[in-house]
Amino acid sequence: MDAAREMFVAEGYANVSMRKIADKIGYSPTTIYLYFKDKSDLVHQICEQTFARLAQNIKAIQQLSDNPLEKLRSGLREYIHFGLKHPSQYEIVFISPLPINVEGSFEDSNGKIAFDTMISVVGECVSANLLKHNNIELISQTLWAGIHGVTSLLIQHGGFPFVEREILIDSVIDTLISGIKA
Amino acid sequence: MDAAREMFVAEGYANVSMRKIADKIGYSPTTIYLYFKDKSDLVHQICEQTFARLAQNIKAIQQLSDNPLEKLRSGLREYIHFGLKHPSQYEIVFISPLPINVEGSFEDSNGKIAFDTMISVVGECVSANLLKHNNIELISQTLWAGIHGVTSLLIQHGGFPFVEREILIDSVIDTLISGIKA
DNA sequence: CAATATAAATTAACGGCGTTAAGTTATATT
DNA sequence: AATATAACTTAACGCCGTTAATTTATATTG
Repeated sequence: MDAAREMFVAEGYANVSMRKIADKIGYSPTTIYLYFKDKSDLVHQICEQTFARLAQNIKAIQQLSDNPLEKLRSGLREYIHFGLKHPSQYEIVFISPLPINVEGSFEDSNGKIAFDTMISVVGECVSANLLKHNNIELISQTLWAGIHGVTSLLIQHGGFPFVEREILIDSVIDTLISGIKA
Repeated sequence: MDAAREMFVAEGYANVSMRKIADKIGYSPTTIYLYFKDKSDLVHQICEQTFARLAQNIKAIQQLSDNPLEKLRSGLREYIHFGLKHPSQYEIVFISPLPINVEGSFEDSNGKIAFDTMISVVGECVSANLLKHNNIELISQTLWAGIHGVTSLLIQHGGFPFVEREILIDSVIDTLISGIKA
């Protein structure tokens, strides 16, 4: 998994074959199939490792504040930055066409848990009457769309003449929060 | 191109091979290479066709109103709905990892033109002093992130228990516009 | 220690893929 | 009818994910 993760990060999912991974670890390709059902399974397990950390990170960072809106903001920031720091895994879990994500794909994954963690604080904001309305699911998914958008755009379209990264990220977060605030 | 487009739409980019396309049109696989440099070129040209229409659609729809904010809103809506109506092409142009998008990938493509068309109206909003600030590029890219987020999420994660489609789309657009308004 | 059971890894192969080089068939031009 | 050009195909290369059958290494016994 370490070797595979390194290669995915360095060369992107599509350019890493089972044969190359086997080569790198000094085993024959078929050996990998003794430990992972198939390529999708291997990738899936790597991502689970990674996104378990995302959930932790978000939880930790949110506890640094007690203003619900500030918690929300820092959670959104962490999500985006985590995605940009682990572009291969983010791509696999959130961007790539489903063939990669096997059945039960996203539901009951650590990706989902990370998402749930991040948006749990939306409930707090609603309780504190800080938002325009109180449809927690709708607000959460709206926020998710926004932060997923900027994350995937920055990962996938590095060539695009984007405004400075951090400024764009802040702008998205500011716009979203200002858009849902009461 | 017609056959290939149909197959991409029906089975997704990854599951369509040059051999299958050749089969469908009753030619040998190599014949395709007489008309297209490679698979990426074929796909690229199909997408150019499609996104030329998106630019037209946005322009047409925006002309139905003369309130700049309403123009903006209808352009955003059209972008999202177009993406959902042509998920394969949207995926190829905006979602898929770069290997598919050859060099010069997104810049100087009809995808870029569609984007430019959609956000040209941001300038009008700024001129009319309708927005919080006047950094046109920043606002445009922020909006793009938002609408790309919801579009790609809905395309890629059909299984996710999303709130009703149109409601989520409206929520994203409302949040974005309300977030940038003065 | 030798015999055997089990675990770990490999070899060989299948069918698929994108793509290229060389050759063939069909159509147009003289 | 002869030739030039366009359209298309055959055969192959080197990849890919994956499986079945087999071998090698390690542990467990008597």
